[in-house]
Amino acid sequence: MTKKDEFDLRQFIPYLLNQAAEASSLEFQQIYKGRYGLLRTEWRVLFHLGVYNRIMAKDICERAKIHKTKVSRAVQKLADRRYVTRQTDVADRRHEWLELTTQGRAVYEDLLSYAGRYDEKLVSILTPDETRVLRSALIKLAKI
Amino acid sequence: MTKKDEFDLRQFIPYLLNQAAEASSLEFQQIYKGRYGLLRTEWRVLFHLGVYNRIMAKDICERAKIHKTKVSRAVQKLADRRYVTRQTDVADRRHEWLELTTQGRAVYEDLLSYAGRYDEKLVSILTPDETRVLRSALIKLAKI
DNA sequence: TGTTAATAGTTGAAAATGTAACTAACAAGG
DNA sequence: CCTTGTTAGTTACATTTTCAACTATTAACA
Repeated sequence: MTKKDEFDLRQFIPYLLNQAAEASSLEFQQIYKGRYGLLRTEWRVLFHLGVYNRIMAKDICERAKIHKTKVSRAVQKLADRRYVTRQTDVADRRHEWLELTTQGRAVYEDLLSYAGRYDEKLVSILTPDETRVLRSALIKLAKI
Repeated sequence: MTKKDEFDLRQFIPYLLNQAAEASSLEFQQIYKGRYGLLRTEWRVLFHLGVYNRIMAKDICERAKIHKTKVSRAVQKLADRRYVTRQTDVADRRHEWLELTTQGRAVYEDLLSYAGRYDEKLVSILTPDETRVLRSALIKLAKI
Protein backbone atom coordinates (compact mmCIF):
# COMPACT_ATOMS: atom_id res chain seq x y z
CA MET A 1 0.00 0.00 0.00
CA THR A 2 1.42 3.34 -1.03
CA LYS A 3 1.20 6.53 0.98
CA LYS A 4 -1.44 7.78 -1.41
CA ASP A 5 -3.84 5.04 -0.45
CA GLU A 6 -3.60 5.76 3.26
CA PHE A 7 -6.45 7.49 4.92
CA ASP A 8 -5.58 10.95 6.19
CA LEU A 9 -6.92 11.50 9.68
CA ARG A 10 -6.89 15.24 9.09
CA GLN A 11 -9.88 14.62 6.84
CA PHE A 12 -11.61 12.32 9.32
CA ILE A 13 -15.16 13.58 9.73
CA PRO A 14 -15.46 13.05 13.50
CA TYR A 15 -12.19 14.93 13.92
CA LEU A 16 -13.31 17.86 11.78
CA LEU A 17 -16.68 17.91 13.52
CA ASN A 18 -15.01 18.02 16.91
CA GLN A 19 -12.68 20.82 15.91
CA ALA A 20 -15.47 22.94 14.52
CA ALA A 21 -17.84 22.15 17.39
CA GLU A 22 -15.19 22.95 19.96
CA ALA A 23 -14.19 26.19 18.30
CA SER A 24 -17.73 27.45 17.93
CA SER A 25 -18.87 26.27 21.37
CA LEU A 26 -15.96 27.86 23.18
CA GLU A 27 -16.72 31.27 21.79
CA PHE A 28 -20.43 31.13 22.51
CA GLN A 29 -19.75 29.67 25.95
CA GLN A 30 -18.22 32.96 26.98
CA ILE A 31 -21.61 34.57 26.47
CA TYR A 32 -23.85 32.32 28.56
CA LYS A 33 -21.13 31.73 31.11
CA GLY A 34 -20.15 35.36 31.32
CA ARG A 35 -23.68 36.71 31.45
CA TYR A 36 -25.38 34.09 33.62
CA GLY A 37 -22.71 31.69 34.88
CA LEU A 38 -24.36 28.80 33.06
CA LEU A 39 -22.57 25.58 32.18
CA ARG A 40 -22.84 24.12 28.69
CA THR A 41 -25.35 21.48 29.73
CA GLU A 42 -27.44 24.03 31.59
CA TRP A 43 -27.51 26.31 28.58
CA ARG A 44 -28.53 23.43 26.34
CA VAL A 45 -31.34 22.39 28.68
CA LEU A 46 -32.50 25.98 28.99
CA PHE A 47 -32.65 26.39 25.27
CA HIS A 48 -34.64 23.22 24.79
CA LEU A 49 -37.13 24.51 27.32
CA GLY A 50 -37.23 27.81 25.50
CA VAL A 51 -37.92 26.12 22.20
CA TYR A 52 -40.34 23.40 23.29
CA ASN A 53 -41.97 24.92 26.36
CA ARG A 54 -43.31 22.43 28.89
CA ILE A 55 -41.51 19.18 28.23
CA MET A 56 -40.08 16.40 30.38
CA ALA A 57 -36.43 15.76 31.14
CA LYS A 58 -36.76 12.61 29.06
CA ASP A 59 -37.61 14.64 25.95
CA ILE A 60 -34.54 16.78 26.43
CA CYS A 61 -32.38 13.67 26.72
CA GLU A 62 -33.72 12.34 23.45
CA ARG A 63 -33.69 15.52 21.45
CA ALA A 64 -30.36 16.83 22.68
CA LYS A 65 -28.63 13.46 23.07
CA ILE A 66 -27.59 14.36 26.61
CA HIS A 67 -27.47 11.65 29.24
CA LYS A 68 -30.26 11.66 31.79
CA THR A 69 -27.94 12.20 34.76
CA LYS A 70 -26.53 15.31 33.13
CA VAL A 71 -30.01 16.59 32.38
CA SER A 72 -31.18 15.76 35.89
CA ARG A 73 -28.40 17.81 37.45
CA ALA A 74 -28.80 20.68 35.02
CA VAL A 75 -32.54 20.85 35.75
CA GLN A 76 -31.79 20.90 39.47
CA LYS A 77 -29.48 23.87 39.08
CA LEU A 78 -31.89 25.71 36.81
CA ALA A 79 -34.68 25.09 39.32
CA ASP A 80 -32.46 26.34 42.16
CA ARG A 81 -31.95 29.56 40.24
CA ARG A 82 -35.70 29.85 39.64
CA TYR A 83 -35.29 29.61 35.87
CA VAL A 84 -37.43 26.48 35.71
CA THR A 85 -40.46 25.05 37.48
CA ARG A 86 -41.16 21.33 37.85
CA GLN A 87 -44.63 19.89 38.23
CA THR A 88 -45.44 16.26 38.73
CA ASP A 89 -47.98 14.91 36.26
CA VAL A 90 -51.21 14.05 38.08
CA ALA A 91 -52.06 11.17 35.76
CA ASP A 92 -48.61 9.56 35.92
CA ARG A 93 -46.62 10.68 38.88
CA ARG A 94 -43.35 9.48 37.37
CA HIS A 95 -43.54 12.32 34.88
CA GLU A 96 -42.35 15.80 35.71
CA TRP A 97 -43.24 18.70 33.47
CA LEU A 98 -40.62 21.38 33.13
CA GLU A 99 -41.33 24.95 32.23
CA LEU A 100 -39.40 28.21 32.16
CA THR A 101 -40.30 30.84 34.71
CA THR A 102 -40.66 34.44 33.61
CA GLN A 103 -37.12 34.98 34.74
CA GLY A 104 -35.95 31.86 32.92
CA ARG A 105 -37.65 32.97 29.74
CA ALA A 106 -36.01 36.38 29.97
CA VAL A 107 -32.61 34.70 30.17
CA TYR A 108 -33.54 32.48 27.25
CA GLU A 109 -34.68 35.43 25.13
CA ASP A 110 -31.52 37.32 25.92
CA LEU A 111 -29.28 34.41 24.99
CA LEU A 112 -31.39 33.72 21.91
CA SER A 113 -30.58 37.14 20.58
CA TYR A 114 -26.87 36.55 21.14
CA ALA A 115 -27.18 33.16 19.48
CA GLY A 116 -28.83 34.74 16.46
CA ARG A 117 -26.03 37.24 16.10
CA TYR A 118 -23.37 34.61 16.63
CA ASP A 119 -24.95 32.37 14.04
CA GLU A 120 -24.93 35.24 11.57
CA LYS A 121 -21.26 35.67 12.22
CA LEU A 122 -20.58 31.99 11.59
CA VAL A 123 -22.71 31.96 8.47
CA SER A 124 -20.84 34.98 7.15
CA ILE A 125 -17.69 32.87 7.01
CA LEU A 126 -19.44 30.44 4.69
CA THR A 127 -21.06 30.75 1.31
CA PRO A 128 -24.88 30.43 1.22
CA ASP A 129 -24.48 27.07 -0.46
CA GLU A 130 -22.05 25.86 2.17
CA THR A 131 -24.40 26.95 4.94
CA ARG A 132 -27.35 25.12 3.45
CA VAL A 133 -25.38 21.93 2.77
CA LEU A 134 -23.67 22.10 6.15
CA ARG A 135 -26.95 22.26 8.04
CA SER A 136 -28.50 19.37 6.17
CA ALA A 137 -25.36 17.24 6.46
CA LEU A 138 -25.10 17.89 10.19
CA ILE A 139 -28.71 16.92 10.69
CA LYS A 140 -28.12 13.66 8.85
CA LEU A 141 -24.97 12.92 10.84
CA ALA A 142 -26.65 13.67 14.14
CA LYS A 143 -29.09 10.85 13.50
CA ILE A 144 -26.45 8.14 13.33
CA MET B 1 -41.36 41.16 15.63
CA THR B 2 -43.24 38.27 14.06
CA LYS B 3 -42.53 34.62 14.70
CA LYS B 4 -40.99 34.38 11.25
CA ASP B 5 -38.22 36.77 12.17
CA GLU B 6 -37.21 34.88 15.26
CA PHE B 7 -34.07 32.88 15.13
CA ASP B 8 -34.64 29.14 15.50
CA LEU B 9 -32.13 27.56 17.82
CA ARG B 10 -32.71 24.21 16.16
CA GLN B 11 -30.79 25.66 13.21
CA PHE B 12 -28.04 27.13 15.38
CA ILE B 13 -24.73 26.00 13.93
CA PRO B 14 -22.91 25.30 17.22
CA TYR B 15 -25.87 23.20 18.30
CA LEU B 16 -25.92 21.17 15.10
CA LEU B 17 -22.16 20.78 15.21
CA ASN B 18 -22.33 19.48 18.74
CA GLN B 19 -25.04 16.99 17.95
CA ALA B 20 -23.19 15.63 14.95
CA ALA B 21 -19.82 15.63 16.69
CA GLU B 22 -21.24 13.86 19.70
CA ALA B 23 -23.05 11.23 17.64
CA SER B 24 -20.03 10.42 15.49
CA SER B 25 -17.54 10.51 18.35
CA LEU B 26 -19.58 8.21 20.55
CA GLU B 27 -19.66 5.50 17.96
CA PHE B 28 -15.97 5.67 17.13
CA GLN B 29 -15.13 5.82 20.82
CA GLN B 30 -16.29 2.25 21.19
CA ILE B 31 -13.46 1.20 18.90
CA TYR B 32 -10.47 2.82 20.58
CA LYS B 33 -11.92 2.28 24.01
CA GLY B 34 -12.88 -1.30 23.35
CA ARG B 35 -9.63 -2.29 21.63
CA TYR B 36 -7.11 -0.37 23.71
CA GLY B 37 -8.92 1.20 26.63
CA LEU B 38 -8.00 4.67 25.42
CA LEU B 39 -9.84 7.80 26.47
CA ARG B 40 -10.95 10.35 23.89
CA THR B 41 -8.12 12.74 24.69
CA GLU B 42 -5.57 9.93 24.57
CA TRP B 43 -6.81 8.78 21.20
CA ARG B 44 -6.65 12.32 19.86
CA VAL B 45 -3.11 12.82 21.11
CA LEU B 46 -2.07 9.46 19.70
CA PHE B 47 -3.49 10.30 16.35
CA HIS B 48 -1.71 13.65 16.20
CA LEU B 49 1.55 11.87 16.94
CA GLY B 50 0.77 9.36 14.22
CA VAL B 51 0.13 12.10 11.69
CA TYR B 52 2.87 14.56 12.62
CA ASN B 53 5.55 12.29 14.08
CA ARG B 54 7.89 13.98 16.57
CA ILE B 55 6.11 17.05 17.81
CA MET B 56 5.78 18.80 21.14
CA ALA B 57 2.78 18.77 23.46
CA LYS B 58 2.36 22.46 22.63
CA ASP B 59 1.82 21.65 18.96
CA ILE B 60 -0.89 19.15 19.83
CA CYS B 61 -2.62 21.75 21.99
CA GLU B 62 -2.67 24.21 19.14
CA ARG B 63 -3.62 21.87 16.35
CA ALA B 64 -6.21 19.88 18.27
CA LYS B 65 -7.49 22.73 20.43
CA ILE B 66 -7.04 20.65 23.57
CA HIS B 67 -6.00 22.32 26.80
CA LYS B 68 -2.39 21.76 27.88
CA THR B 69 -3.32 20.02 31.13
CA LYS B 70 -5.41 17.50 29.24
CA VAL B 71 -2.59 16.90 26.78
CA SER B 72 -0.07 16.65 29.59
CA ARG B 73 -2.05 13.95 31.34
CA ALA B 74 -2.81 12.08 28.12
CA VAL B 75 0.89 12.06 27.21
CA GLN B 76 1.70 10.72 30.66
CA LYS B 77 -0.67 7.82 30.22
CA LEU B 78 0.53 7.09 26.71
CA ALA B 79 4.13 7.12 27.96
CA ASP B 80 3.20 4.80 30.83
CA ARG B 81 1.81 2.36 28.29
CA ARG B 82 4.98 2.68 26.21
CA TYR B 83 3.11 4.09 23.24
CA VAL B 84 5.13 7.30 23.33
CA THR B 85 8.68 8.39 24.12
CA ARG B 86 9.59 11.84 25.41
CA GLN B 87 12.99 13.48 24.88
CA THR B 88 14.03 16.83 26.23
CA ASP B 89 15.39 19.19 23.59
CA VAL B 90 19.12 19.77 24.18
CA ALA B 91 19.01 23.33 22.85
CA ASP B 92 15.96 24.39 24.87
CA ARG B 93 15.34 22.18 27.82
CA ARG B 94 11.77 23.42 28.22
CA HIS B 95 10.83 21.57 25.05
CA GLU B 96 10.01 17.90 25.03
CA TRP B 97 9.81 15.98 21.79
CA LEU B 98 7.21 13.29 21.60
CA GLU B 99 7.35 10.29 19.32
CA LEU B 100 5.42 7.06 18.94
CA THR B 101 7.17 3.83 19.86
CA THR B 102 6.90 0.84 17.54
CA GLN B 103 4.09 -0.40 19.72
CA GLY B 104 2.40 3.01 19.70
CA ARG B 105 2.62 3.16 15.94
CA ALA B 106 1.08 -0.27 15.62
CA VAL B 107 -1.87 0.88 17.71
CA TYR B 108 -2.11 4.02 15.60
CA GLU B 109 -2.05 2.05 12.34
CA ASP B 110 -4.71 -0.30 13.63
CA LEU B 111 -7.01 2.53 14.69
CA LEU B 112 -6.27 4.38 11.46
CA SER B 113 -7.70 1.50 9.48
CA TYR B 114 -10.84 1.53 11.62
CA ALA B 115 -11.09 5.28 11.20
CA GLY B 116 -10.87 4.91 7.45
CA ARG B 117 -13.68 2.40 7.42
CA TYR B 118 -15.78 4.48 9.80
CA ASP B 119 -15.26 7.57 7.69
CA GLU B 120 -16.43 5.64 4.63
CA LYS B 121 -19.54 4.72 6.53
CA LEU B 122 -20.23 8.34 7.47
CA VAL B 123 -19.55 9.53 3.96
CA SER B 124 -21.95 6.94 2.59
CA ILE B 125 -24.89 8.67 4.23
CA LEU B 126 -23.97 11.91 2.46
CA THR B 127 -23.81 12.78 -1.20
CA PRO B 128 -20.31 13.35 -2.67
CA ASP B 129 -21.14 17.01 -2.94
CA GLU B 130 -22.29 17.20 0.66
CA THR B 131 -19.12 15.49 1.81
CA ARG B 132 -16.89 17.89 -0.06
CA VAL B 133 -18.75 20.97 1.11
CA LEU B 134 -19.01 19.66 4.66
CA ARG B 135 -15.26 19.13 4.95
CA SER B 136 -14.40 22.57 3.63
CA ALA B 137 -17.01 24.25 5.83
CA LEU B 138 -15.80 22.44 8.94
CA ILE B 139 -12.22 23.41 8.22
CA LYS B 140 -13.27 27.05 7.92
CA LEU B 141 -15.28 26.92 11.13
CA ALA B 142 -12.48 25.24 13.06
CA LYS B 143 -10.29 28.27 12.41
CA ILE B 144 -12.55 30.70 14.22
C1' DT C 1 24.67 41.21 34.76
C1' DG C 2 20.45 41.19 36.94
C1' DT C 3 15.73 41.74 36.92
C1' DT C 4 11.42 40.86 34.78
C1' DA C 5 8.66 38.54 31.35
C1' DA C 6 7.52 34.69 28.67
C1' DT C 7 7.22 29.75 27.52
C1' DA C 8 6.57 24.54 28.14
C1' DG C 9 4.85 21.70 30.92
C1' DT C 10 3.15 19.79 35.64
C1' DT C 11 0.38 19.44 39.78
C1' DG C 12 -3.47 19.70 43.34
C1' DA C 13 -7.94 20.84 44.52
C1' DA C 14 -12.50 21.73 43.00
C1' DA C 15 -15.96 20.92 39.66
C1' DA C 16 -18.17 18.18 36.22
C1' DT C 17 -19.07 13.80 34.11
C1' DG C 18 -19.94 8.76 33.47
C1' DT C 19 -21.42 4.35 35.27
C1' DA C 20 -24.15 1.60 37.76
C1' DA C 21 -27.18 0.97 41.14
C1' DC C 22 -30.98 2.85 43.13
C1' DT C 23 -36.19 4.77 44.24
C1' DA C 24 -40.81 5.50 43.01
C1' DA C 25 -44.58 4.86 40.05
C1' DC C 26 -47.04 2.42 36.75
C1' DA C 27 -48.15 -1.72 33.44
C1' DA C 28 -49.05 -6.47 32.15
C1' DG C 29 -50.04 -11.09 32.76
C1' DG C 30 -50.98 -14.76 35.57
C1' DC D 1 -53.90 -8.61 43.83
C1' DC D 2 -49.26 -10.26 43.33
C1' DT D 3 -45.13 -11.03 40.85
C1' DT D 4 -42.21 -9.27 37.14
C1' DG D 5 -40.91 -5.73 33.98
C1' DT D 6 -40.65 -1.00 32.45
C1' DT D 7 -40.14 3.92 32.83
C1' DA D 8 -38.68 8.64 34.74
C1' DG D 9 -35.70 10.37 37.38
C1' DT D 10 -32.07 10.53 41.29
C1' DT D 11 -27.96 9.38 43.84
C1' DA D 12 -23.27 7.51 45.06
C1' DC D 13 -18.91 6.76 43.69
C1' DA D 14 -15.13 6.67 40.52
C1' DT D 15 -13.04 8.91 36.76
C1' DT D 16 -12.08 13.13 34.08
C1' DT D 17 -11.75 17.83 33.41
C1' DT D 18 -10.99 22.49 34.69
C1' DC D 19 -8.71 26.28 37.00
C1' DA D 20 -5.17 28.38 39.20
C1' DA D 21 -0.90 28.13 40.91
C1' DC D 22 3.38 26.11 40.43
C1' DT D 23 8.49 24.64 38.55
C1' DA D 24 12.02 25.00 35.37
C1' DT D 25 14.05 27.12 31.65
C1' DT D 26 14.96 30.69 28.32
C1' DA D 27 14.35 35.55 26.39
C1' DA D 28 14.52 40.54 26.66
C1' DC D 29 16.65 44.38 27.77
C1' DA D 30 17.78 48.16 31.00
